[in-house]
Amino acid sequence: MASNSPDYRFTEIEPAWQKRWEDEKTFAAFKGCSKDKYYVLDMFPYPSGNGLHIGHPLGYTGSDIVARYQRAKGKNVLHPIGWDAFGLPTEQYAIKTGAHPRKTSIERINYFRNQLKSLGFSFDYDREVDTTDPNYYRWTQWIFLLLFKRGLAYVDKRPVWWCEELATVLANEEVIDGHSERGNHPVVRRSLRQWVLKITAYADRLLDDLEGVNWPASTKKMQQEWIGKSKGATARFAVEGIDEALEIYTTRPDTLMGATYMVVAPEHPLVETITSEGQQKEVTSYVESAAAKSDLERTDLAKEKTGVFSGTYAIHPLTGNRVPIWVADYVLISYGTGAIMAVPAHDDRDFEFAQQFDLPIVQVIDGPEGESLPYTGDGKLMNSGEFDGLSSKEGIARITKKLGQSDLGEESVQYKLRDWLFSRQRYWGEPFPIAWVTQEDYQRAVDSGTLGEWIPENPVSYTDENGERYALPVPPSSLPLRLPEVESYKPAGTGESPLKNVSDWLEIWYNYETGEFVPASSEKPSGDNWIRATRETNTMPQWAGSCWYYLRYLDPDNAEEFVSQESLSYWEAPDLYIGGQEHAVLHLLYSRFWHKVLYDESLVPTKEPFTKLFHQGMLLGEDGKKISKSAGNGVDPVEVVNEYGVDTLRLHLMFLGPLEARKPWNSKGIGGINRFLGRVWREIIGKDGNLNPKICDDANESEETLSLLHQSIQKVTQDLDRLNFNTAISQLMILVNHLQTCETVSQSTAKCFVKLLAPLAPHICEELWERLGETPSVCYAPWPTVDASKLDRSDVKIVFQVNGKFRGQASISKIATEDEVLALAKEEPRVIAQIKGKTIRKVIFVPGKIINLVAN
RNA sequence: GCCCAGGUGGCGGAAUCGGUAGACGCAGCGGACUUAAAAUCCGCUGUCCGUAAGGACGUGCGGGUUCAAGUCCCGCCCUGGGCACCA
Repeated sequence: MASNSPDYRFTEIEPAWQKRWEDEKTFAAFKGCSKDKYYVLDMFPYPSGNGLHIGHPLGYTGSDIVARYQRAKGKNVLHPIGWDAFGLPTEQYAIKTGAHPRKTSIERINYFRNQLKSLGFSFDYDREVDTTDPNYYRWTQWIFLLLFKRGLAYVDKRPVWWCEELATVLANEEVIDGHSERGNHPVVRRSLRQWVLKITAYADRLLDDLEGVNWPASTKKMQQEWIGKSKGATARFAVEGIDEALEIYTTRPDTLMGATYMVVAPEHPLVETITSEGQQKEVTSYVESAAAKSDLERTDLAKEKTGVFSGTYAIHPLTGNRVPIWVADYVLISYGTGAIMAVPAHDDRDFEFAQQFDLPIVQVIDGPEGESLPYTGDGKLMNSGEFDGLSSKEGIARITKKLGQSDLGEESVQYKLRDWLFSRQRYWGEPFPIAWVTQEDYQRAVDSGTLGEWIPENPVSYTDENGERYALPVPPSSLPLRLPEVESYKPAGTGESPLKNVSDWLEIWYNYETGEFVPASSEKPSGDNWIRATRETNTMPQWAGSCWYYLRYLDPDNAEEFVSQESLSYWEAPDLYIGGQEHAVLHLLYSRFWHKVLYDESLVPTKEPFTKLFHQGMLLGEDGKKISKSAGNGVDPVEVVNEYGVDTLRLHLMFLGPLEARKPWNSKGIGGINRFLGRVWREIIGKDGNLNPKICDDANESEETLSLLHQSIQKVTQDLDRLNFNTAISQLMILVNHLQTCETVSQSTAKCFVKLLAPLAPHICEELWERLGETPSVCYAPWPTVDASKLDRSDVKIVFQVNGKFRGQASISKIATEDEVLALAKEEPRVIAQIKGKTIRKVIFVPGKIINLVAN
């Protein structure tokens, strides 16, 4: 007991119970336990300097209620928390102040942890993970090496999104409308050497396996669209005057006969070749101006299409007609083949372009009556010679086949998904466990056999001003490869990270067998395994650590393996994952990709990491607008706790509306929740601080009370299963409102009520549970079960309707027949008034619910 | 432009299978207790007509199906989210 106060003093109760939970390790998941498991996971936070905002307790309360509910249902619950602590804000702070980001991270983590503890979440703090801890990122690096050896990591010099403000490149997914997702800074295209992960190799599996997961439909859809699989055909058009064919991709081979011109992207490798002498000047200046345009100008602002004629013609593969080839930036180099056949009659973009440049438009699909061109739907083929009259579907098959017969094309599948740009030019991220060496040294290291299976089939290499360099994996046993100390956290200014300036770490004598290294400036150590090497200056993006953290929780202290197979076979994957929808594509897609690689290595037992996913909705400010510093509409959870207590905050957050809904904060309603808890308290604790005298052992409860109690057990159980916390709370309010009107309440009813409320408002319930004479913690008290015999009352309420409108009601035995109910209805004055002078044409009787008299 | 989710009192929201629309809470009004206030408790509270009993209307708008529609169907409007030259 935290106090023997007669009043509800949350300021005493809450810290006391939090301390007891901590001392007794109430929420530690059991090891080697035979009980069924339940793993409920939150998206782990980035420990920012500002501490918790009100959005954190929203989702975390939802998962905490589930965790506590599942414990009461007898499950061995794993409910962990950790820190996604690599990240730009910490690094920007380091640049500004010179404070080491690891030191800053640890301070911020301590601050966050204390705040979370003061909110009473039932996390197992013994299993914390911290992505910046070398004992953690060693395994992030190790998983990278798995990808590397499987040929899923490669280096490429490619045009990438460069953000000047952040001094780093960003992945496609991190760029929104030409601006960085974080900080909203402008980005530009730059060609830089980058690490790339071959996520496209998993495109089909990432798509197909979505079918088996229990996720919000909209999130599945977003991933499907991001992967963007389409089926169609490639076709090769001969080009007049040159040997090479121009290959295009189309999803509508049925419209092939309507192709009246071709378009290649300005970056297409054949642009120079196909440009005629006369068009040289025009094409060159167009290509240059296209390159100078930002992507914003090329897409969003491109209301008017632009392009130039190359001066050359392609030959239509079926008709032999001459088809002009244009260069235009509405065709993207990065998708399909970077070239298209243009069918203006049946494609909006081609239609617009054709009109603008006065190119011919030939209709080849007969659309429904009244459809004008461009018509992009299906229909019967026309103006298509031998294919006339076919449906689009048949046309696609027949024309693709025809192309295949003369080897001019074939079926093809394309994806919008691109490979994942995996390197950043920053300090505060995992170093790549890679040594760049000469071809000769690479071969020597490979031939030595010391790296065993960790060598990819095809070496990863690139060429720079110093010649060709080969990527040698560091020996996995030598991990972690730690971040070196640096003098300045500022980027090198060359598009490279601050690591570029740490020459003693960067340029080294390197032992390929042990991973040991010494600065290249010092003498080469003796022994055959020492070679000259250069470190990778890029670091991994923040997503890396969050790709697999849910696995490390199962076995966080394991120094031998990333997680033991024993732990995996017991805990498998999270049963429930709660987090914001802003990660619908990024984190969730990357994580699924890594999980599948681990699955292919037989290192995890499931194909998918997150079988059930739930998004908590965004909490808006009281003004109904997004919470932001500039709007000044934020809510400080700590202030709320000081004024009303944790239990009130929890209930209030859950009572605002459905967890998944976007909804405004309401500072007025919180008083009502606080009053509810006060009523609960007074129902059980009397004015003298002892048990309320109305609670007695042998209280003979009315049928009404017992029925309501069991209805409430049923309703709350169902609602917690479905995460409908708002209606669970309202049912408990109904119950306590009723108990208040009873002269006596039995011990068992009071205890049952406390158990039902405990997952939602744990501190007050622990206190009441103990004062009701129960030990130990209410967290492990078995969840109440419904007694069906108490559920139904013998009488039910029947509603009378005349012509579908409510005209009164009566209580009657639930087994009453239609005739009995009808007789009763006909006695009701309101019914009599309505059927007066009319004939009853029909009677609809729904037993236990309504009787409806149709009269006119 | 396309796709998805949503629109219910003064406010947040409830209505699980088509069966009393507005549970529960906030705010508001009236009352009890109190010297007074706070706290607590009780009652009222969708709109309109009516002293009342009761009646009419009512879930974004317009149609439809049904004995019965917030719920199902068709067509619009608005809000939020996603995608956006992906051929």
